Amino acid sequence: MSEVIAYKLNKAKLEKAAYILKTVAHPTRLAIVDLLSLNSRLSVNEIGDILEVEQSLLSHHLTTMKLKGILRSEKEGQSVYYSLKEKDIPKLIECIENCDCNM
Amino acid sequence: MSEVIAYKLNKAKLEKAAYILKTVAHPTRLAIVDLLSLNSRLSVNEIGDILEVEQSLLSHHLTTMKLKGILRSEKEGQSVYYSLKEKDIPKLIECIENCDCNM
DNA sequence: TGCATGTATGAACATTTATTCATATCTTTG
DNA sequence: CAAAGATATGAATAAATGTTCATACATGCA
Repeated sequence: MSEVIAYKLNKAKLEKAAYILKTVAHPTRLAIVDLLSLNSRLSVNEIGDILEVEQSLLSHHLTTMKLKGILRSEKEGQSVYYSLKEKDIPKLIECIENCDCNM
Repeated sequence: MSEVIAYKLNKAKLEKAAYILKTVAHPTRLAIVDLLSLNSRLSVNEIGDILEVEQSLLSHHLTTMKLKGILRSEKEGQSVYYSLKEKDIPKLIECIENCDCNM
């Protein structure tokens, strides 16, 4: 009567995955990932110009992403350049592009 | 002086991607995806027993995921069976598993 | 040194999302 | 038809996230 039910991930792994996904699950932050997957590094200013996001808000997003291990940054003169630290993240976008959701 | 900066995704695509990611970026909901990627369908009860999530909360999660196009459901007797509608979603988990974030 | 530019920070506020609780609905069975 | 089991719903509340605003800090240059 009772069947065996398979499951793969443990709680810790699920929490880690959710943590990363949450960080990236935002249009602006996804755009940043997208941008940095095509341009190896960009300054805050450059990103802000392209995405048209207000300076402070952008800085908050970048700080969050860096804090969570998705980006790295290097200061150079008065600019700060950000780049992708976690190379697998752009794959997420790819994984999703052909999903057929109900928006 | 000025360089060309490449970007790939438009606003609509980014929003769609963020929308899907947000839906999945939760430990319980990821667990549901995981479970349903290994078991073609499961009843609410079965899922609840395995994940130890309270009935009503689980139902809310399932409803949300169905609404957003990630799951489908079919009623059979007194049970409701859920299964993955969007086959690409499990890949997300896979994409993320070897990410090295700062938790 | 003083001003302009680029970036970060922190607190306040706004919005969204998650959880709980009580209750409703549907189905099966005695 | 009444009771039990499975699931859904909706409102209330709680918690997490996003955004804004004012201001601070650092660097480079006149």
